[in-house]
Amino acid sequence: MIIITGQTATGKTDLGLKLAKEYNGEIINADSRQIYQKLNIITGKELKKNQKFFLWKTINHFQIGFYIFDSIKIWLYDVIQPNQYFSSYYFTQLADLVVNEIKKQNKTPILVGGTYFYLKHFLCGFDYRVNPNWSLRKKLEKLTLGQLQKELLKINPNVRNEINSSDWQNPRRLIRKIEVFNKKGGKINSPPRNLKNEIDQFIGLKFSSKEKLIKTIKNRVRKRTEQGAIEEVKDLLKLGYHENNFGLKTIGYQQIIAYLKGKISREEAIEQWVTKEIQYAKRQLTFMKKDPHIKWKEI
RNA sequence: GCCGAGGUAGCCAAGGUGGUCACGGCACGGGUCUGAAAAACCUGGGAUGUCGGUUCGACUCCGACCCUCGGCA
Repeated sequence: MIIITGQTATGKTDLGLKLAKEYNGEIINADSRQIYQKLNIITGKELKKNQKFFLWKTINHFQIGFYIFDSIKIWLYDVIQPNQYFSSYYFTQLADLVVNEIKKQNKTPILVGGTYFYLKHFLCGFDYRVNPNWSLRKKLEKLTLGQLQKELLKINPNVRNEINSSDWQNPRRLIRKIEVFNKKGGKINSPPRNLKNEIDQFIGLKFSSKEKLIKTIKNRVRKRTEQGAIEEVKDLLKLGYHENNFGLKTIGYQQIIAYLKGKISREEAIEQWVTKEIQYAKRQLTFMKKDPHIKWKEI
């Protein structure tokens, strides 16, 4: 198994295609945004343009299949609708299915994507198994930070020992903790999981300098704008999708929606889009560099 | 040239009867990370146009100069 991760805009997919040819491989998308249908230009699904989607199987509302580009299969694009929930847990499930299918054919699975959060869970699993409880989340979202902290302490007085000061002030993380400890019967342990030994190559791509990163991202945003990024967003809104949908909580879409609503100018939207991408690339690296298994390549 | 308004960090921007050298936001640096992750958070550093005057003390008052914006010519 090969894994390619790293900063956005470093050419992960290109490297994936190259290695796929070299090792008789098939690519599995590990990008949380490309999982969504209809998010094409802004998430950079250039390769699938005009390509046919081959449906392999449908599980619940997940549509699992692949595109073929340059005779290489790319799996896990377009799995769900932009307004549907997805998570690292589902990713792990789907990736397992596809990895096994690829192995069955004596081919090499190549996971490609910058969502390290997904890869981490895919490789190391979860300690416990608690589904999202949306009605609970909705209720908790109305509470203030202090109320959430109190609520969590009520359920688990020792929680301060297992949560850092950053997460302690993060409503979303607190809600998740409450959700986990609130479950009747407590947490259910998940079976241990460690796929690290199955990795033949774990490659991380990063920019050799900040300047290069900025330049590349600026070019990419300009290109995507020329390819019709704004039209893509207009079409999504026309179809009834909303800025709060899971899939649209994405860099590029948020800024263009603000422009279309008249909150900012077109130029401001593009500028902010670039800035957010640069910040994102930085956060990716901060997260990934803690993983000692990744072998870094500068571009 | 005249009249008016104004010059506070890279950008936007608050303030006060002169007194712990100044609120925020964005950007920038660093970080968090077990089911929303291209998400959601935590944290750090940086400023009073220039020159002079008044005063124990000025970003705040006075003067000159420079610059910006609006109006008149």
